Amino acid sequence: MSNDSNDNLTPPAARSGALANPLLRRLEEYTEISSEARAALAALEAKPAIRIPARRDLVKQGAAPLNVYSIREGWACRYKTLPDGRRQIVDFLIPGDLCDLNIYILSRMDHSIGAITALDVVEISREELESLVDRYPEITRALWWQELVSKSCHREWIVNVGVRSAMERLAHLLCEMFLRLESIGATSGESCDFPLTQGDLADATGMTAVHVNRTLQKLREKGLIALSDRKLTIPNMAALKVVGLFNPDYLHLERLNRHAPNRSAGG
Amino acid sequence: MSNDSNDNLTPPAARSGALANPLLRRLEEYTEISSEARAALAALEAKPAIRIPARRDLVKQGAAPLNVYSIREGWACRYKTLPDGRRQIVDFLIPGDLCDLNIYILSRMDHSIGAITALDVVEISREELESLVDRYPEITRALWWQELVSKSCHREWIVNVGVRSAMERLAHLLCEMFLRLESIGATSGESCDFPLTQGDLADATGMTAVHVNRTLQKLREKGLIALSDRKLTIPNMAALKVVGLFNPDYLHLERLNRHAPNRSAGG
DNA sequence: CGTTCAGTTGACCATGATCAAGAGTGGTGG
DNA sequence: CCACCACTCTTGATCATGGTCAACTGAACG
Repeated sequence: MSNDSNDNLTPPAARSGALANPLLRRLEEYTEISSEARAALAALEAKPAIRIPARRDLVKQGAAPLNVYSIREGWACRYKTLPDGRRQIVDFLIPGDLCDLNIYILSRMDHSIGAITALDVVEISREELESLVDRYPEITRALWWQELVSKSCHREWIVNVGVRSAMERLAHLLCEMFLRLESIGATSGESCDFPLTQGDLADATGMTAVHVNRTLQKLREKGLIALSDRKLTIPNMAALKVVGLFNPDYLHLERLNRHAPNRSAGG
Repeated sequence: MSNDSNDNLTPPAARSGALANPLLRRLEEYTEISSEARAALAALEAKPAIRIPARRDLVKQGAAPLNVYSIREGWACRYKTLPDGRRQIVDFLIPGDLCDLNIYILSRMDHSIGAITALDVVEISREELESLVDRYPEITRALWWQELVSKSCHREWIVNVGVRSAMERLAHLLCEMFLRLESIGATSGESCDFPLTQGDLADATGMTAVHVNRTLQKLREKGLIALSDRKLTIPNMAALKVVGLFNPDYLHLERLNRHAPNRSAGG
């Protein structure tokens, strides 16, 4: 049954139905989850979501982490700021991402988490998480996996800002985000919602917004992307990967590829 | 363990004795380790070390990870290379560091680990590690901690190459390495062994070796560092921190500071 | 309606890259 | 022992990538 509604005010999750429980869905990429554990996770996600307005901080650098948040809908970013105001985004968070297991060990957050769009998040207390982890070793394993994959992404970001040129950086970031969105079913064909401003892209790639603007234009001229009105289209992913020197290994989606239903060809 | 001499070829560990079991020492920064667990870890480290020549790869990108290595002596680095040969170092590894828990989850290494100096490493098989983790939850907790701290370092490196200037980058990196060395007892006063070449520093900071050379000269002129013959001295750490916009929070050494004074039995 | 924010464009400039060459050192083999 | 090589550090000259500053547009919004 196809349940498309035509208004574009409905959140993607409600439209597709694929993201009903993005955290569970994500963890299942990594390991087999028993039905008991699945029920426990479903109970968590059944809690009423908290809505965070766009551009608001969800967690502030320096604060003591109290809760873990599961992002059910919307985009967020991890970022750090220098005393003089310079800002570096170190990661983007999309539905199914968890922030922040640091709660377990760190007394203070060493970075902030900010909402890009409005967010629906589920707050998970330390106790709830501990109870889950104690009872279901497969959940522990899946959380480990997610942490290590996210660490692998951090490494690739170091490479991105460290040695790649401006065009390579942007191409690489666009490839990464598109594949990550695809893995949670948040793309349709060659397109996806893309709420990042040029300023966000600048802070994530270590460039200025002006230069992001000019570089995006070059990518457009080459026919590699279409990006406007918060909508990204990548008509030729293979070509964009070449430009961005993009190798998807670091995303460790291999399990995903095994589990995910086949997509039709095209691109 | 009977290597004793006054020549300066003898590794620091043998000279000071402080690094007899760097892995155990490191994990004890994070959590209380029971005497049984301590004995098990000591047994691991009692295994004969494997010596890796300087500038040799310990683990190669693309390979299936089979073992975890505990670095007992020497410096190594994690790095990634692009197809055209550009190289980015994403982390340095010093005694007490473990590489690589990726063994648990990742089918292929997404980066290489290379020896900077000659290394003494202890190879830990998957089975040995699993047995440790199964029997001693405090070891699991300590490994978690170490992973999350190392992830936090990755984030700071993204900031470093993303928004800091050349001088800030180098100052920051020197601060980080000095504090990490200090935390394992590998400094003496304001000085420490520092085996990185200017080329290594370039690959770690996203600069060229030429520019590293010129920037180091400026740091020397300002009296902030002395660096020659693989020996680093930081006569005024506070000033160097200011130049590098260095805030040590991300290293999460707070437990170290808390435990260090009242460390009783052992030591 | 005025304000704010995102995107765009132009002119100019600085940081750091590139290219090239030489000096000092240590290791190796004839 | 010396000749040779490889590697690291250093310096100079030149140049390009991308930053800075500034102004303008259009859309969203209270």
